[in-house]
Amino acid sequence: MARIEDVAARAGVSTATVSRALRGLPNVSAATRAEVVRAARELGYVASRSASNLASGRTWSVAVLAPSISRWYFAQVLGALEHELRPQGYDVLLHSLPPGREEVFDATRLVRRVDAVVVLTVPLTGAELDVLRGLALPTVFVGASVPGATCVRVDDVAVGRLATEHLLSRGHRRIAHVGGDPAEPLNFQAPVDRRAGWMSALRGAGVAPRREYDTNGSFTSVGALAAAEALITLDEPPTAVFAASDEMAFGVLAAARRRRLRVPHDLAVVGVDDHPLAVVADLTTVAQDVVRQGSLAAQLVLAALADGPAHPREHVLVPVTLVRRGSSDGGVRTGSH
Amino acid sequence: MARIEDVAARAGVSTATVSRALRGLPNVSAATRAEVVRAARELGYVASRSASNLASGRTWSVAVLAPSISRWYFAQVLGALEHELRPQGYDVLLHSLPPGREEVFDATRLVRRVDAVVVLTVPLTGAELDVLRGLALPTVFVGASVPGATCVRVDDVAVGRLATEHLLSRGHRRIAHVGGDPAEPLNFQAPVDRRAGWMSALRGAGVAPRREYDTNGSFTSVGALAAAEALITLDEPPTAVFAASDEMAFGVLAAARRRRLRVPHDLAVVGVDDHPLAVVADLTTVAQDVVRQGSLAAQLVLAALADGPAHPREHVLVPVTLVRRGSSDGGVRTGSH
DNA sequence: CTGTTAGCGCTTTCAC
DNA sequence: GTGAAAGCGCTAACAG
Repeated sequence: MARIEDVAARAGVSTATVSRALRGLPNVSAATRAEVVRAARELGYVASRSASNLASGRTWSVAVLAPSISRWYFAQVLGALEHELRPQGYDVLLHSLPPGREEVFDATRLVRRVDAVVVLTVPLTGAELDVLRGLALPTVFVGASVPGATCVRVDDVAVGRLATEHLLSRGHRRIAHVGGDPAEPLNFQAPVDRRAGWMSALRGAGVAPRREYDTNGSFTSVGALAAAEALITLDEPPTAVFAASDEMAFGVLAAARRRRLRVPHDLAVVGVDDHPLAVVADLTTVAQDVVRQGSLAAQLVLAALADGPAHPREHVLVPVTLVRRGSSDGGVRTGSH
Repeated sequence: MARIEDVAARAGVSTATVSRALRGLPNVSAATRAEVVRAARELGYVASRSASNLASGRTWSVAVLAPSISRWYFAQVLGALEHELRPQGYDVLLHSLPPGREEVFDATRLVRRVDAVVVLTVPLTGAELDVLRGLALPTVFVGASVPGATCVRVDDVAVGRLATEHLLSRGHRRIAHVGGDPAEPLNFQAPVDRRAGWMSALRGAGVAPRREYDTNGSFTSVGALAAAEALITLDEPPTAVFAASDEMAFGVLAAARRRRLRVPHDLAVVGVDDHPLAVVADLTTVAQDVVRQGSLAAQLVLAALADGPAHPREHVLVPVTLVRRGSSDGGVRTGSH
């Protein structure tokens, strides 16, 4: 493997010049740079990451913490982050925290290992967060609101409200909620907020949220299917369901199908995300631009990296939009209005 | 940030001993080791990755190349890989190749950067593969068959055959296929093989595969929906569809729903994967144990890393199983047999 | 604009 | 069982 010294020898310059030339730093004449680039190419030279890390203190990598990447949302954000960071020369280090993990996440593992951290819907305890803060690495949270930190997220209360108000506007009054597990790890705010939005919209319309309409789908389609079956068999079943994710909404649709309920006539359904299958399932949903959130987070990371420690914290709210489809609106194919 | 020297000073030993003690190497007395560990903990010492990389040549990281992680399959394998590799001390470097990428993937970027590479369903050109081979890094391919390399995959011809034979056994003769884009990048073998399995099963049953039944769903639900709508409106529409992925099967189910076809009575559907939504959609599918493939790949990587360059190549075929559900079999809720 | 020279913080022979 | 010392391959002052 060629070393910088070999390139220097071949180009007839010093290693310092090679380093400058190859990294595009100023103070290198065009001719010299061309010569160095040629020599490097001829030798197939690639700088050793560890050596330059060690010498410069920059690792050119960013850690992404996520609770399981198997859910569509996380995979999507992760992809967007990577597509934004890699062209800028950063590697993405995946760090998924097993759900229901026993061990404490030890942020010190990241020290001198990455230049920045992106945390997706932080399933971290307060103590873990403190350690992370202690590292003084640029950190961006996606999908969570952490006081004093840079965050990219949607307003989840608004999400719940938007979905529910839409159902109210279609004349529904018996609107159920299928959400996340209330016993989730700390700081997992989205489900709580979406539920709050549901309640707030109902109350705003003078409808009292019923306890038996407030169910837990564990953020999985199977969980939501079970929750929906229970709802459907109530003495007074809901006429509409707000599911806090599209994946759960698919479970609700499946339950309706099994019970031979017509959607949206017998049961209207609204989800959250605009999952790729939502259009195919003709599911009304509150779309959150997931890729945009990932890209924004990446840009904030890059900005913080460029500005140094004095970089101001920001809190970016990405707008959401209601995408009306047949599951709540009637429509050419499924509708009955 | 504490350095090894600080720990050495505090423990009253040399840096060499600290290094040995902390890495669990032999030739350190129990007492010394305990003392070192204590000093390290007290100082919050974590070894600098770059420094130890530089000194030892090991990076303790593994690159995972994947074509977009937004598809369920990739996210799943990636998750499994990480869960297996991290406990062994390896970091996972994500390297997703944008679909339809223009640039050539330059494997030399991995040199001195990672200890091993895992390639998911290799969308690499021959030249790219050659460079990768030239790196002489332990490499494992998942979901692809690369001559002379270590591979973990399912027998995709068998997958197609299994699905199709199941439909034949249910009495179907007009069985369509919704697959991947034939113009996909090189080496993306799975769709080709699944299609071959479909044809082979048909021929084995004395049924001639019809050209108009062989369609392209681009491995997306929307693509499959369109393909299925075209199939349904044929003069002589199929009575069953084999979709080469569950995501595509969902598109087919949606098309059936839109056209008010009853599943499986008017149209039977079989997918591939056993996606979490498959059970909810009551979709018959050829299950491939994706997590298992990821874990196996990780174990092969670890074995190769342990054995050194002399490690033998292996080719592991993970078995698949048909999971019968209502979309092809009738059944309590959706059936009509 | 370019070269010289110290390190960056570890690991690893080789002695002891 | 432990220590001394020589690097690993690069970057970053500082001269010139």
